[in-house]
Amino acid sequence: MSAARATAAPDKRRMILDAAVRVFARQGFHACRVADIADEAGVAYGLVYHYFASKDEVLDTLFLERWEVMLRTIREVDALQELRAREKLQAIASFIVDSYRHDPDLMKVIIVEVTRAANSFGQTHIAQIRKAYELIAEIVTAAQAEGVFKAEIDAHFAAMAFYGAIEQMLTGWIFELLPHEEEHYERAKWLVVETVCGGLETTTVSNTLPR
Amino acid sequence: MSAARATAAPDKRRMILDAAVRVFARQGFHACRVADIADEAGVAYGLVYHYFASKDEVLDTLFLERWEVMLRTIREVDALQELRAREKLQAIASFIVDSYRHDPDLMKVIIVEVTRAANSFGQTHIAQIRKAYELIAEIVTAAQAEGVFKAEIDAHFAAMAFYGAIEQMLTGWIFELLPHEEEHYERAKWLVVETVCGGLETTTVSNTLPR
Amino acid sequence: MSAARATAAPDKRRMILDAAVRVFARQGFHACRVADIADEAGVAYGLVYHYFASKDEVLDTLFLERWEVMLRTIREVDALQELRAREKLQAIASFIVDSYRHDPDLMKVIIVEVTRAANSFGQTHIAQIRKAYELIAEIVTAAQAEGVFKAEIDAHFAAMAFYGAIEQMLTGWIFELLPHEEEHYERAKWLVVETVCGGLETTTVSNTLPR
Amino acid sequence: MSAARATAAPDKRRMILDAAVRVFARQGFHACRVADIADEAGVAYGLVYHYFASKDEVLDTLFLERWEVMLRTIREVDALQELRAREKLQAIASFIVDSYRHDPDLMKVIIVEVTRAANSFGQTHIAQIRKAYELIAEIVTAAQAEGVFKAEIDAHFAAMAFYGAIEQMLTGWIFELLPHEEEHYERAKWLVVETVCGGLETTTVSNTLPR
DNA sequence: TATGAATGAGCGTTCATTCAT
DNA sequence: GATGAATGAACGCTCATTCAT
Repeated sequence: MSAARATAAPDKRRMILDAAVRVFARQGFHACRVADIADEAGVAYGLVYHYFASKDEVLDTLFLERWEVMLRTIREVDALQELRAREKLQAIASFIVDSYRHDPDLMKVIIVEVTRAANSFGQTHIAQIRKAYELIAEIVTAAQAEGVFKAEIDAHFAAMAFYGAIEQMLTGWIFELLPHEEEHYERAKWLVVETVCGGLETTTVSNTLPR
Repeated sequence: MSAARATAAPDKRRMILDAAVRVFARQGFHACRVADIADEAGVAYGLVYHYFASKDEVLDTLFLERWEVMLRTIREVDALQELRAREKLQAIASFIVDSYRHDPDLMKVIIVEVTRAANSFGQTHIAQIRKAYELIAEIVTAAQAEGVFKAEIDAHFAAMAFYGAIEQMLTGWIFELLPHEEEHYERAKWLVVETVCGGLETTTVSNTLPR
Repeated sequence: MSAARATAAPDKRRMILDAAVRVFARQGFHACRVADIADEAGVAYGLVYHYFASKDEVLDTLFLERWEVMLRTIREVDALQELRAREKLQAIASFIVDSYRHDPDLMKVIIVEVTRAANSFGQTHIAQIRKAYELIAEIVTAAQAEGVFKAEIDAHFAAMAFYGAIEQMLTGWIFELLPHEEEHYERAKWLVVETVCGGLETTTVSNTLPR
Repeated sequence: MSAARATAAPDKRRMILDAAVRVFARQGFHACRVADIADEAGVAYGLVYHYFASKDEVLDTLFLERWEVMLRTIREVDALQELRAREKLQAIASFIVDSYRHDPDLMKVIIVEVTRAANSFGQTHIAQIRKAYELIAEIVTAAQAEGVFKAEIDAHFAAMAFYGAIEQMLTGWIFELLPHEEEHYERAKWLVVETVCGGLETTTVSNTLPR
């Protein structure tokens, strides 16, 4: 997602996807026209339909591309056996916040148009979205089995609370409800984990505040 | 929201609003047509435009009506001086979860179509939405001043995390990702507060598990 | 189809259908735009879609309206027991030719866009079209049973030949391949029956030439 | 039309034309895309435009190729002085039916998409089409001059009736309204001539039923 | 000759909104 | 207040055609 965008070859398909991110973020999926995407990408109208079957498919592609990275990352983090539960959640929070920091438009689009769109796209990609929640829930379950997290808190609810806290943070930035200077991103990562894990853990094991 | 609906007179304006909730929840704001609302309400097409200037205004009205209740409730809770911070947050979480339990369609519409619509409606009502976050943040700030909540956690971020955790719970129900039998609602209220406050508090003061 | 078009009331639905006949006849179904129909009818674009679900449905309606009259007429003719087979076929040929004479555009549309359109509309209305052929075939079959028509000619093939001869006559007029002064219409009716029945009948029973 | 297709070299132009026949027959000229033709032919999209100036030209070519054969055949038949009128018409009917039997798709395309397309293609090729009718009419006229056919039947109308009867037979096969086992083709040829000529002739000179 | 990416005009359809009754 | 016919701008999608390679 991040690498090699400076290539000389003008991959028109990629250009369309990147343009779509900007346009969707700026105007919203419903409010923008396919012509806006084409214009933003600097390509002819019809080329969008050469590469994608529909406007929907453009958004689908963006979501699936990115969500795949998300799931892979969570799985990789979960596989690191040397990490404690809190550290795993820390890594996940960190990845999500950094994703936003790196490409706020893309994350805005995914959250606003897919993850939280209970009708339309949310329903379409519900299976993928669910996977992420379940991977997080598994981390919680494992920690509960080890006695590190309180057993009486349902893992699925805990996973939702954790993910919801992070996503709301991003939403705060998206809506300009929270300040987004560089320093806040790092604090936000710490805060979410400190807050949520603090409530989940059986013993108080606070992190040290960053910076 | 609940009062005075038992009147004999068929308040057509009310019927339209109630129908709109159902239609927006079922199909989504963008996907439904004004005709769908009229049909659902059992009134003539044009009557919608007699009472509301536009389709947007129908949603605006629903949001503002409900959000007003939300803000009033938070203010009332905050005014109860005998309550500790955790209890105040508990009361707010309880109110939001009960709102969903009482009228899931309405909450779905408000969350999915307004609160999270970063473009269009979200922008329009951003000021109202912000008020809720700020009222919650004030509770956190006060608790920090008293030394009950950790001072190093930014109150605004904490408020977002708290609200986000609750909203994600509702989203879980809306998406059918979480079970919604009666018992879960009470556990969810407790869980959110236990989790988030657990991380915010300086001393561990756990609630007793409900039921 | 013929009566009461001079009514004062401007039945917009009827106006659209009548306009569509003219436009379809002039430009062809595929080549014309919905806007052309609306313009020709002097109504707003959207009104076409108020009354009809699609451009297709406009043509469907025209065909079904007219074909219904056709089938009814054939049935009525067939029910007249005092008529001999030749006279029944004469009456049917007469009706079809008069239909063209009365509203050439409508018949052109039905023949060119439906009756002879093996793909698209022809397939859609094949059942209706088949009925007409079968009703004619029944007349032939009955005549064969009576010994008036040759038994060795398959009734269905005979019916097709009869109908085909008439339709080709209309096609000749449509394409401007045949002269269409008033007198020719009457001669054409006679000719088709004389020709086809002449070949079908066991005994030569020629009609007298009209005019 | 049939000759020299066994060449080893894959004449791409020919492949495109043959593929077009299949695609036009299956989907109809308007409903198919140029891409469908290229796919069916197994050649690259752009190659269609290398050999033909437009989609229209592909159909034009198919029609003209085939119609040329038709006209030549009719002329040849007409030139055979030893044949009587009925035998000439018999030969023509036979040729048309055999054409359908040999390549139903091609005949379907020519009849449905050109011969009967009163607007667009019909208009373009009207002159060619007219020639066929006139050649047939000449046979009738000659027979009338000899006193074999009734003089009071206009030759042009008779030609249309004759041709229409045959074409409707093909239409019956195309629409699956008539059975098309092998035996029916021969009977159909006989039937059309028996029927139409039977009505045209001054004396009853019936053929013997085939098979 | 052969390929298929690129172009963009065109059209069917939708639907919020208006308005006469 | 209440009705639903009437309006027309807007937009997604199609697809014939062009063109660089």
